Amino acid sequence: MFKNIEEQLKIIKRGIVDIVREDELVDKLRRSIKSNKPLRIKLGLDPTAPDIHIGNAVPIHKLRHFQELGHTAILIIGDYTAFVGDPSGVNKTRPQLTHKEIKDNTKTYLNQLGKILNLEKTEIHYNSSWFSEMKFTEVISLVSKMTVARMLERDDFTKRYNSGIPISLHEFIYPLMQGYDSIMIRSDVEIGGTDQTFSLLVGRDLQRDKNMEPQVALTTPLLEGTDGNKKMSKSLGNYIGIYEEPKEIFGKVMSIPDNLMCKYFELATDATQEEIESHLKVHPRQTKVNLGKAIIRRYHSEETAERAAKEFDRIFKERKLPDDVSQIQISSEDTGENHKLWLVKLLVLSGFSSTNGEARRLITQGAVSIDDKTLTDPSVEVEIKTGMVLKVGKRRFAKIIVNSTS
RNA sequence: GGGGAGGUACCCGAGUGGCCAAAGGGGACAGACUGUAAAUCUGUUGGCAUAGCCUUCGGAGGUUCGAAUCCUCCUCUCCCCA
Repeated sequence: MFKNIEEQLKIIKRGIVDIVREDELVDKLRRSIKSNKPLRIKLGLDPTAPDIHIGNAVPIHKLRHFQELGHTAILIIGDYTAFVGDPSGVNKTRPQLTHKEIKDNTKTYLNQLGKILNLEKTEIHYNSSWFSEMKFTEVISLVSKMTVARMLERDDFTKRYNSGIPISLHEFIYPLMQGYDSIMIRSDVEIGGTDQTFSLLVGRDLQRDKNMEPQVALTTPLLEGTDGNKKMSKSLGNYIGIYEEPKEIFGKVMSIPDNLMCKYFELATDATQEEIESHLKVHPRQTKVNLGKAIIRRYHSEETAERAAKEFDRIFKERKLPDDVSQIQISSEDTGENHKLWLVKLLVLSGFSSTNGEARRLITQGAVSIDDKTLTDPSVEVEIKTGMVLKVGKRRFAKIIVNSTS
């Protein structure tokens, strides 16, 4: 039923950073094969942002690999830990979320997770189901398992502490909560990004303390965002969401620095090592095009990937209009009798600019054109006609529709 | 509990009575160029129908012709001592 150990290890070890400890994993796999019992593989996700992006999808894909190997994928939705806010890798306290935000995020998460995992075969737990029942004495007993010195050993805390950035007490509790999850679901393996290493190891300690066999900690690399140097994250705005429009994904991929292409291939596509190597041999622009397509293919279809690539060429190489220009309604009330509108006002009304000043700036900078004619005079009034195409910058287009009000 | 240092625009950070709508960097946006929403270079980056006016420097008051800068109180953070 299960593949042999070598084959399983080959798949498990692709694209990961570290296994603590590999001998324990081998042992667990051996026993699993012998007793024909799947391993319990844990991945915790805090619904802190409404979207899954290709960076935090890396460990999810790893979980999928285990699922494909016949093991039990276990998702912990950290609806309770999201309250606490994971301090890992951040340099300031995360804002605490409200119940509603967490609930909404959870919903979109599950939707999006279905793109990667087979949810029917996935065990899903909400950690609120145990934490909300917990007594204060139990909290104390959990907290007593950790020392301040060990917490402060962590690089992210040390940095924050040394540079005088506040660390709130509740942030210390986070790794313990994550570890407690491992006890509750009796995980054999836990997957996480390298920034999770500490928490994963705490899980081992806590399980051992409960006389359970400690979980194996499996860490995946962190993917840099589109800016090329910071970890991909929603809050930095350097992410590529798996649920984004294909053309949006494509554009964002095209904007990553060249030297990141290899890593993206490895972590964000299904390409094999040989395929990656051959991709890297062609012209860098073509490599990036292939990368963009490969990423889209993973979440959408082959066809949409092709279309997104073509569309990109049309807009940015040939400087033509995209095939579906979004429409913007302008009420005839705004245009008045003569059907004319101050250009600045038009930009604000159509949402391309939030203030008149910004609109004025865009116009003087030569960013604004109507039906391919660039307009640089901010005081100009333009006649508004249905069907005319307003372009702002290189990538923002809108077709104007005049709404007559009676 | 005692003492000290701080809170500046989207972020970091200079500024310690007028020359401050506030240096510098990052980010963002725009233009040129190109292999792309890469890289590089240049410009813009509080609001306002725009030589001018209005609102910003944790909050509330006060001193002054004039305050981000001085004073008082409040509030939050950091450091040292206990």
